[in-house]
Amino acid sequence: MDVKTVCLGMLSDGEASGYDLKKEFESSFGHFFAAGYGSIYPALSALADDGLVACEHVPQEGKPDRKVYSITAKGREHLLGALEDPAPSHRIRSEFLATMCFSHLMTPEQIETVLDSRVAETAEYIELFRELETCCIQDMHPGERFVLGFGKAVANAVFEYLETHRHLLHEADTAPARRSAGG
Amino acid sequence: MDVKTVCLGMLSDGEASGYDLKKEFESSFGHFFAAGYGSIYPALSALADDGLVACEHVPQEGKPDRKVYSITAKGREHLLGALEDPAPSHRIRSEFLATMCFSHLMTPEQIETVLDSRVAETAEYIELFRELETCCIQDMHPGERFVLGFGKAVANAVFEYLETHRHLLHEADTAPARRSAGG
DNA sequence: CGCAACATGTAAGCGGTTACATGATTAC
DNA sequence: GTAATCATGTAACCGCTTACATGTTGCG
Repeated sequence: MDVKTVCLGMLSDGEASGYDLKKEFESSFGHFFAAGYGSIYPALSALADDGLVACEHVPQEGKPDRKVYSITAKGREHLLGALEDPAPSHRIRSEFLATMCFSHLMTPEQIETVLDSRVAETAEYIELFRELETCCIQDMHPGERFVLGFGKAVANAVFEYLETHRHLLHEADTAPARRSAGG
Repeated sequence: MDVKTVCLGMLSDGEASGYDLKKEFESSFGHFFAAGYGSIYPALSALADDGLVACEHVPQEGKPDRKVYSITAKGREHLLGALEDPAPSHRIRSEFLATMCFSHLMTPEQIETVLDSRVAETAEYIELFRELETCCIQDMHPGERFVLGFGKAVANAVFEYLETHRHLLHEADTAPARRSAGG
C-alpha cells in the first residue's frame, strides 16, 4: 500500500483536491502514514491516468483553480483489491531509538535534549488526538476511531515510558564502579 | 541517520562482519530500524571508502572468507557527530492502520484476518524481547536496555489495545439503524 | 537429495523527500 | 511590508528493497 492507495481511500469518502488531502494527511494520517505535496500530486495524476479517479477543474475567483478529484467505479474496485492484503505491514523507523542505543557515547546534556524533544513531539500528538476526539469523532468511521484510539494508546505508553525510564540512561555512566561501599 | 551510521555504531562496540551485523539487525534493531544485506554491504563499503572503518580479510577453510570491519578513530569522531542531532526522528509507516481506516469497505472475515496477523506479529516481538531479556541483558549498555524496554512497552500497549478494541471494527457495520427499539 | 547456515556482493528499480517554481488574497 | 493561506506542480536526488549471482559444509 502506497500513497496512491491511501489517496484513493480518502477519496472513497468524498471528493477532494490535493490540497485537501494534504490537510487530511497532516491531521489524521500523519502519525502513521506521512505524505507531502511531492507525493500527493503525482499520486493523483497517476490515479487519473489509470482511470481510478476523475478530475474536475474548478475555477475560482481570486484563488488558484482547484482540481477536484472523485473516485470512479474502477477506482472503488481497485481499492477493494488493495484492502485484500491479509497482513499489511506496520513499520517503525526510529533514529531516536538508534541514537539511544549509543547513549553511552553522548553527554548527559545531549541525552536530555534528545529525550525532551521526543517527549515534546509525543505530547503534541496526544494533544492532537484529544482535539480530533472532541471535534470530529462523530464524523468518523469505526475504523478511523479504532486507529485514533490506537494512536492514543501508543502515544500514552511512549509518554509514560519516557518519563519513568529516562533516568536509566544516566545510571552506570557516572559511577560504574562505586557501588560497593555506602548505599 | 541512515544504515551507514547504525552500522558504524554497532562497530563502535567491537569488530564484526556484514553477516554479523545482519544478525544484530534481526535480533535487537529489527523492530525499529530494519536493514537487509542490500543495504548493509554497500554501507560497509562506503564506510571503508571514507576511512571510517578498517577492513581485514579473514580466509576460512570450508567457508567463504570473512571481511571483518573495525571502527577507526576517524569513524568514532564521525559517529559522535551523528549523535549530535538534538531531535532524531521516530516515524511509523503503517499499512495496517491505513487499511483499518477503510475497514467499512472490508468483510468481517477480512478484518479478522488482518487483526490476527497483527496480533501474531506483536506477540512474536514480545516473545523476542523476553528472550533478549533473559539471555543478553547483562551484555547491554544502559541505552540498549532502555530501547528494549521501550519496545516492550509499546508492543504490550499495542497487544492490549488490539485485543480490547478489535470489536469496535464490527459494530455499527452490521446494525447501523436498528438502535432505536429494544436494548 | 535438498535445505539451512555461512558469507559476500551487484544492479535495477521504486517510492518518497526536498528543493524549486509560481502567484493571488487576506490578515496583522 | 510580510507572513500565512490557498493552490498546483516538476525534477533531481537519495536511500532502501528486491532480485539476481556464487559457492561450500553439514545435517536430516
